Amino acid sequence: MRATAKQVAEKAGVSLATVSRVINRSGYVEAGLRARIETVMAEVGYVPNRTAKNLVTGSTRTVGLVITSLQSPYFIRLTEGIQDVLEEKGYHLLLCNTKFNTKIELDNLQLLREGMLDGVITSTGSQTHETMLELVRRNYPMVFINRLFDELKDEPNRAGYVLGDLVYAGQNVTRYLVQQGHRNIAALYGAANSTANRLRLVGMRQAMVEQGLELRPELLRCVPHPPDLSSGHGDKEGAWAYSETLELIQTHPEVTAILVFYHPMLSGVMQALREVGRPVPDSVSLIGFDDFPLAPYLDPPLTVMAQPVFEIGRAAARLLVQKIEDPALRVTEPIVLKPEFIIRQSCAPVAIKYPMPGVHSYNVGQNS
Amino acid sequence: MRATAKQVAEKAGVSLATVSRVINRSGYVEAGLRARIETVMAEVGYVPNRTAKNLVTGSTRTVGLVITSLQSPYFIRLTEGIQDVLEEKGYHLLLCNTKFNTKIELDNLQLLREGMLDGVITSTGSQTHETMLELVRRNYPMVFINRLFDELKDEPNRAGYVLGDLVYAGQNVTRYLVQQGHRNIAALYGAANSTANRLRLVGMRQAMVEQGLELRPELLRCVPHPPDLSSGHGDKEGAWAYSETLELIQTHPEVTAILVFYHPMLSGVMQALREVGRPVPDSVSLIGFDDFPLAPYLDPPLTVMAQPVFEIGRAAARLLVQKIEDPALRVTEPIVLKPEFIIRQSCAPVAIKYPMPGVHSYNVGQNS
DNA sequence: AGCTAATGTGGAAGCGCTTACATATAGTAT
DNA sequence: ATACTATATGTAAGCGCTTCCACATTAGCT
Repeated sequence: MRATAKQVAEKAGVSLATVSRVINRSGYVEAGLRARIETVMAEVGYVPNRTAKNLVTGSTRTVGLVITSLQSPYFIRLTEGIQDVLEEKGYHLLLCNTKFNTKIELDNLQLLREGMLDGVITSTGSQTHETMLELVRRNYPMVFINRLFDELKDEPNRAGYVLGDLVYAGQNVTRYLVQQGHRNIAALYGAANSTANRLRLVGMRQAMVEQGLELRPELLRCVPHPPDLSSGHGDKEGAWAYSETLELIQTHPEVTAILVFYHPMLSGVMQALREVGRPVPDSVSLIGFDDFPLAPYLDPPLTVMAQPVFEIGRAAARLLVQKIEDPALRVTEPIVLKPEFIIRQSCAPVAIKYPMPGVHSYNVGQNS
Repeated sequence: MRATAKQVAEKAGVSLATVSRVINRSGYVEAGLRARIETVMAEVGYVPNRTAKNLVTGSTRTVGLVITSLQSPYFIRLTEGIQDVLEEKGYHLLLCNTKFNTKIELDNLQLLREGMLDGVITSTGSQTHETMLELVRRNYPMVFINRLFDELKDEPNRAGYVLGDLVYAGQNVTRYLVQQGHRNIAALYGAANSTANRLRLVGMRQAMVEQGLELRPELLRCVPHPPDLSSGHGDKEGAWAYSETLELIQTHPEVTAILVFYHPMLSGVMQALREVGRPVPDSVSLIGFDDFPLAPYLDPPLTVMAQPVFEIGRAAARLLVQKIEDPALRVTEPIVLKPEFIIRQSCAPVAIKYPMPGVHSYNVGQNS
């Protein structure tokens, strides 16, 4: 039924090689012949078989993108940025949404080895697995977003690394809060030991220390993922953040500010705060990470630390394509992009009129 | 460098066929031999080449998903639903985001013909193109979401169709508004002649007619897409809805309710309303389509007509996989799923205290 | 013992392309 | 005229697998 290049060749009375040349516009083909072959192709409705081409060329012009969720504007904009350059370069995108399931992540990385993917961009905070390191060591085209490997510190490797300036982000946001009198600042995040969260915490600590204050570890919550997150019904990530926030705010009512590193937790945090009667921003200040179109229309309009996610995606894709097309490419420095702090109305100076029991540091007011 | 099955066969002193059997766990292989071969595979770090397998089996276990934007919870949840079943069935997802560019849509459909995709799920409101019809007629495995082809009415075809009950959606939402005294109801949508929007409009009209009222066509705005939407910087879709809303509300101040069919327009609509001093819901009621986690935390909490998007995605993926695995599958009826109307606080009865100039019908209050 | 069925292995033919390499003709500078 | 290069086409060798078929061998019957 489906015509092959061989059949086209026969029908046009030429060799298979010539047909291949007109398909790929490569090599020399006399104009008249080309026209004849194209006519035959149109007649029989010929469409070249990509899987055959993939096999012989050893390339699929497809790259994988590994993320942990679709419910975050971060991943959405990232994907858009990546697609923006992939499209221009003629690559396709295979999307892998791990939902924090390492097995799924590893399975998709495997596609790189299997030759089904020309390269992979990874943006997960998963625990480092030997498989990943091995792929990096073998110089498969890979770029990692907001992730560095301590394990590879001393081995120069050819993977690409693109990051937002996470320390800066954690630091600035914390400074802002401290200047407003906040002392008991909580942070909620998803992946326990991810590079991203570790660096943000580093930034937070720096900001506290420079004011002679201390970061309270018990207010830093890495919320464990529910086992059934994978099935994806409803707002699981929000629900899970909800109970954690409830617990946090009840055991630590002195908290006056919450940083939400992982966007999908936001709905749960807001729900919990609403239920326990801690209005934002009057009673507790809230800062989100990564901007999104409706942020100005939330109640209250959300203050966010926005990474230049679209640009991060573009940079990552450009780097990956470079690595794919020139495997000998030298080691590249990590690309670091500065975030932008967008102040709206979800933060307020600590209000003396809402004194909380058990407050640790009550040094209210503008200092510094 | 990379070991092939042939090399494994040689090193293990067996035939290529036997190696293939252990890779695929097919046919008979004596336990001892299998163990030996597996050892060799582990030693040389053998990984089967998928592109070769794809070529000979004529399948890639990859399906395409064609959508128009990632900025809508509709597409996000849809994708999650699709992935939910694809993952279980062992298929991969190639994501194509057309950003309303028909060329991109067609290019990706082409991958089906080229054998790179086993099937495609399409959820775009693009104008029907001959290429799509042809693919359907040739019985490539395809399922369409919220889309029917008038052109194919009389030709039974094997494509799958999954829809939300769009007439019902338009109707119920309009009834609700009419009961609250609204007469001048506007609707904003993206794709001009999409099945989805046409059906929603049908529902709206029915609801009006049954109350002896009329739908005002000049209030039904299909917002033309800006040419540079593709580059994707910032909130383009919102910006574009913003100017349209501004124009609408200024030329038709009598409008007291707006239906926003396409979620990415929401931010622009809210911005415009805020700027012209028409508070929601006191001055104008707003209804969104498709729910999302932060909808209850918008200002005001958004009333939405929510399609069961996750389930739509699951149904579509199940159907597609069926069609892929049994190409002889009979024609199936379109699958229609009922939406759910979630009332929050973005709608209010028409307030007499905000009389507008040029109001057409001023029959305020609960009727019916 | 004799027969069939189940089990186990290898040979070899492709899947539908790309791409050296070989060959031939025409154009052009020496 | 000669040598060289650019243009034009064909031949054939794979890419790395799966799978049909043939051929053994063993097990399970009567």
